[in-house]
Amino acid sequence: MPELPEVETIKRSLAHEIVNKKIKNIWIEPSFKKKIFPNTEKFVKFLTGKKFAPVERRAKMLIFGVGKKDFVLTHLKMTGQLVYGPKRGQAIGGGHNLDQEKQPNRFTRARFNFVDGSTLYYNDMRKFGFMKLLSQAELKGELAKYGPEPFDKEFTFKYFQSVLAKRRNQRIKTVLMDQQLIAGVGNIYADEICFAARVHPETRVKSLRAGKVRALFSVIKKILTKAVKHRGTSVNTYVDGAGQAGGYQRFLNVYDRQGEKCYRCGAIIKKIKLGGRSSSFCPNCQK
DNA sequence: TTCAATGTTTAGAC
DNA sequence: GGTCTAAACATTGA
Repeated sequence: MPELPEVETIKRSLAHEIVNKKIKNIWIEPSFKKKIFPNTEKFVKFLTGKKFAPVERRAKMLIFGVGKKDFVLTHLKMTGQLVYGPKRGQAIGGGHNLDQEKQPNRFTRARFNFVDGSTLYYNDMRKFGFMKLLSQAELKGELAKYGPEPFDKEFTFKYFQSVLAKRRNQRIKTVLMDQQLIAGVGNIYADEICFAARVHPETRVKSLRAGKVRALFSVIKKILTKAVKHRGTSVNTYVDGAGQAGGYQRFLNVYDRQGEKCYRCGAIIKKIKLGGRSSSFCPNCQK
């Protein structure tokens, strides 16, 4: 799945394209029906004939408004992709790198066909993602489980300190990725944040010195801001088939760079398993 | 053939 | 209760 910067990028590229588009019909791939809530029949029946309102992002999820009181909440998980294809083979949007030139493709799990002839494709290789039709109250309930967005006013240094105080025995990277504490940081950016702050990802929160806590707080926003600016790491946006790839790849310092030299000190980047996920870091810079 | 992959949840062990 | 690991979901590709 795309992380916060990728989902934000998808939101920005899709939002103005699909607002006010009227849904003519919806197709759901049979094997994906179990990922549609409350169920495919109700989902399709309710949405057919409706128009999309503005699109929002919360954590790594997208929220498509439908009228004033209903919403489609969707998560792309590891391999999801949302692509809007107007006529003539244009494709706008993105997510996991799949066959984006071809829409639909073999990973297309859902299609929203609009009355003007354009289509929104939901593609997901591994089918981990979901789409939920929710009332305002239900949506609020779902979102309540997540911590503040890193760009929210509530995400202050004080808040960050209070988060760490609650997780003193855990490893810092695990805490950074906990969606209940901070919304939107995933595996790539957690690795990059630890590198930028010169913190070993396995460091116990309680043994972080004050300066490191400061450094972490400041690089969280810095890295995510830069990643959003460059349209994320794993998102490709296509217009008329001309690829405008997500641009953050070239700024990655540690993620997926195991065995290569650290740009800062030349040491060899190491990869370990942490919390069931891969974790890359520089053993020399991050102690 | 085996392993790992941008995520999340859950069961079990200690 | 706290924390960690493995497994599950499903699929591809190195």
